[in-house]
Amino acid sequence: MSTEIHRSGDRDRLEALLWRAAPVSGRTGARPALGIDPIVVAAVRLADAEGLAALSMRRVAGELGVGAMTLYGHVPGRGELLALMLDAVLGELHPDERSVTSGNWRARLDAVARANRTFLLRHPWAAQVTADRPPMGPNALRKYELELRAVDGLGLSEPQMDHLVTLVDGFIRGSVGRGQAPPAGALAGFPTAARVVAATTSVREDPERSFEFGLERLLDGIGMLIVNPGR
Amino acid sequence: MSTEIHRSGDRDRLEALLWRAAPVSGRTGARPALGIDPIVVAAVRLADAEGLAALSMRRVAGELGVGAMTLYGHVPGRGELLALMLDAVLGELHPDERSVTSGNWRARLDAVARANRTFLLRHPWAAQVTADRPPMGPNALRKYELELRAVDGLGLSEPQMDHLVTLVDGFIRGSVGRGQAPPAGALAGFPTAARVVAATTSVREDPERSFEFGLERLLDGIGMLIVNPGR
DNA sequence: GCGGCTTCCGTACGCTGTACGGTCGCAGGC
DNA sequence: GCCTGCGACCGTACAGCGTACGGAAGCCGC
Repeated sequence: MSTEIHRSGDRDRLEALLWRAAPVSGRTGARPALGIDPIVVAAVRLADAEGLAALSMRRVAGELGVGAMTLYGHVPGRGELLALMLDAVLGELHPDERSVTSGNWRARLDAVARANRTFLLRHPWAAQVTADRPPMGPNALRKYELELRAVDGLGLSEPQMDHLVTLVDGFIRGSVGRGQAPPAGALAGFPTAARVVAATTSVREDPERSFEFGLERLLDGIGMLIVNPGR
Repeated sequence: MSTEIHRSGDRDRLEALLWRAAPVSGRTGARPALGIDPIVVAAVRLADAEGLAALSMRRVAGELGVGAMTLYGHVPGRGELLALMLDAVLGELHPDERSVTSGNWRARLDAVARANRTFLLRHPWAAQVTADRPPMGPNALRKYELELRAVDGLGLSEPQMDHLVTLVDGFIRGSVGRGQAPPAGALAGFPTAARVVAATTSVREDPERSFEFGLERLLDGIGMLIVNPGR
């Protein structure tokens, strides 16, 4: 089901599709009744609603009222479609550029973190696709650019800026979808865990609170760097 | 390929398998030539070597010199096998309990973070399995217990302790497998990204350095909490 | 009108997880 | 020692997957 990119020519084709490069355009033959964008939109809708496991080429084609193999005339394969879907939804991030470039650094990074979190909560499949490290498209690059601007002008070196953006993104990816309650019966022999579980289940430990806690700690630590950038 | 747990009875069966509960044991009939442990060991070896996508029931059975359907006499299905594999490899973590319970808090959390990182680098598939939130087995619970002890006795509340462990684990999960170089050609219109890419490609931005940077910031931020636990 | 290119897609192949039911070997009762 | 029955093993089969291949059909330039 993963279906990575294998053939090297498909990589170039994916790059061209990501940037919506116009085809060679020796205009002749039947003109297409379908384009990349409707395919990607339908696929994103399906993945949002039912998850990546339900996203089969046949299902996507069915949603479009088209034969399964028709998709392969527009997209090299499933792996490339996933990469296109990822870049498409990444375009939703930071719709207002000023929210991540105005205010002090802490407000900016706070906005970056929250935007990425709601993004991953809306499109949980995006995390799985990112894990395959698809090539960056225009929207991924735009996101990288904007998040770098959020940490620009603070007296940090360029590698520090990159690390900081990577750090915040990584924290978000790690923070979504965490925490399952252990079976309260089997806590014998785990005294500290038993104590913590007993104390937290009464307080309704929710991932939201855990995220807020982690973000606070992270921004505090980043603040110590910004005050003294000498590593 | 994901193959989650569907039937509710399988959940109970998985729980029993995780804790290696002895079967009902009305001893009669042929005694098994195969057990859960060899299956899990073979599956882990296969996943380590070729990734989760190559882990099919038929492949695992083949490695054991056994028919494919034989596995279903020991394990309810693929999803449950993944959960068993995860708990099995989690047993590798913190082999020396003192490494995460001795020294000052920073050394302890440093040890926790590095152990989890090398663990995820050795078993990249574990991150994917964790994303499905399988039930915690004995080794997952042991890991939770030990990591809680690393932040015990610091004057923190129990929810704070839980959040801290979740934060470090999440940071690790987010930090492994990050960073792909953008196609250097298409950086027009992204001045900050262009500047950073130009500065970092010459320094060979490696994920190792990014991890060290993030861990330092994270521990700094946690230190501020420990100095003043009043939230 | 026609030749050729392009798009659409039916069929097919090898793979997947797993439901079903048959076969067989071992253990307990007599 | 034999019979009975249970449990382990697993061959077959089915639905569904990604996608290679090649035919059918539509549209363009001439």
